[in-house]
Amino acid sequence: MTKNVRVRFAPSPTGPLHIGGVRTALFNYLFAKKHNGTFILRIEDTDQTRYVEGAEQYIIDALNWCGLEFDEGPQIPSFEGMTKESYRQSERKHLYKAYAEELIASGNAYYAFDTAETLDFHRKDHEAKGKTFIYNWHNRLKLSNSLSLSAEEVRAKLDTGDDYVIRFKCRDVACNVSTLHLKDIIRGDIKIDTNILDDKVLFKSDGMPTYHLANIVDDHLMKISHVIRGEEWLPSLALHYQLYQAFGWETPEFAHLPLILKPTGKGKLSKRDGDKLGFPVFPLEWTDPKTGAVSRGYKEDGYFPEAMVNFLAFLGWNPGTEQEIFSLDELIEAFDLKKVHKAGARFDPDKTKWFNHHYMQKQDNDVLAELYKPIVDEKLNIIASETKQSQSNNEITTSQAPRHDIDINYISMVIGLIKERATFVSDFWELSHFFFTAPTSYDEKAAKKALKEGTSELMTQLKSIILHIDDFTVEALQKDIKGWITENEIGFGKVMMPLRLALVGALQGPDVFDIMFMIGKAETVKRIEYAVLSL
RNA sequence: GGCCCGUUCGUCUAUCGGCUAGGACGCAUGGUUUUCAUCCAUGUAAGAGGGGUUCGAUUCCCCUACGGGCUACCA
Repeated sequence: MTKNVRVRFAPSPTGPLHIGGVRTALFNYLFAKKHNGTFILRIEDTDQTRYVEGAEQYIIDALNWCGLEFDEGPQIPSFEGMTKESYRQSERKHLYKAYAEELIASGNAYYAFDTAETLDFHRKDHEAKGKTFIYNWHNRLKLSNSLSLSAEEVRAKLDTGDDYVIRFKCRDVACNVSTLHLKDIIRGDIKIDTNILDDKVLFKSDGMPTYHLANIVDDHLMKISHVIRGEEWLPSLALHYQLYQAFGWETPEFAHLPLILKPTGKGKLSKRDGDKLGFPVFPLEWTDPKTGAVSRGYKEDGYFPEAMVNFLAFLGWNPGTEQEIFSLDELIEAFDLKKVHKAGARFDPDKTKWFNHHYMQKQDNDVLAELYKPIVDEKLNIIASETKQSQSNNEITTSQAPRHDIDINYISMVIGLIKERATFVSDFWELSHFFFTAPTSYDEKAAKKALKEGTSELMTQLKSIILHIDDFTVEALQKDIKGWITENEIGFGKVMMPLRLALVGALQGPDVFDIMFMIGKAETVKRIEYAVLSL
């Protein structure tokens, strides 16, 4: 690539960024980094009516959480003559009018005075007749604009302050080339008949540019080399291309990314699907400033950003090899726009879980322990208060109060024993509660399976064996207990199953010897005693 | 309705005209784990349909069907 690569992610702050947007940002980021280029964040807030408080900060927070650091943006201007504000289109408002007027001067745009009601009437009228109303060469002169009106009339309207918009004068039938050949890196050649294109509004009556104008002007001013955006923009490509031509500017290269589709049913993934289908569609939790409604986020649901980036990267792209696990750096290395798939990709929540399980295994136990500690504390507090209550009610008490000597290292060790079974940090408690608190009840089915004639005698004998083990290590426990079982020809199942039941409350969990070692001798003995009494 | 884009296992996808169509998720079965899970192994399952071009089409072209997007003074 000979050009200096500069790409932008240009979201509109109309709400939280959803994962489709994050994917677009990711591909821009990967492409930029792959080519030693610049990744820019530009806020496209030209529609003041749809502006949502906090959305811009959310976008920035989401990108940061994913590790997609931008080189230029509202908080870090480093391009020639740019300020913090320059990356926000509302703050560049003053710029666009002159460009729109330049187009009028060159005959590529015109003032239009048609009211919203008039246009609405035409649209409905056409629709009723089964036709589509298109504002372009075939009816321009019948509508109210600076092409149909005399110069005096136009002047008068402008002087009296009538509302007006500026429309692009699309190529018309008079033009000898009516078919536009456009290039897309992912899709190849696209042919468009300019005769059915409409004269899009470039400049709105509220003094703001539309997306189309602002986008082209900013991409040019910011020297954007590649426009990588969602497929929903493909129909606008012809317009944008013509705008570059009208200005006489160099056209950047375009790549239109396939859309992300709903896991089931029809259509593209939308912001409301998350609540409906039970998985997050947003990277971070979002609270709607108006309604107060909270939407789940990947972060809060326990996903690791590495997992999220990894599965997003594989939505519509793959390296062409059989490797599926990629760090951000590896993605940068492997990324290639030409390998992006053309068809929309259905989002698969199951596969995202698989990725998270994978990244869970790679996490450091100490880091996970910090995340798990608050959950453990909370659970133990709840249990403590319940125990207290049942004691005051004179009900049967549990074998003992929860451990209070747990520290972060203990939690870290517990995690080491259980994390291979976990997909999320939130799975930990279900998998490890018996490391922190004694079982208060025993699983019925498991008890039936584990308890046989003579079990309580065996458990009592086992208790005295355990009491005699001074060196309370996994190795010593194994040696003495297994030795005792073998010597007396008792049978492992007869001992190990009830022992597990006593320690865990069910027939599940990691190795029994690991559990005994972790909870310690006194606690092990207590749980056996309690089980002998209650079973 | 019009315009544009697309179409390989249920899902994400590989295949740059030579295929016994490969991998992953999911699912099923077996093994390991004297528990449960993990893990491992095996299996399951696909070129939308019809025409061309070609010695040969999943791959190239056309048509149809289906899917998706756009069709605002929203982005």
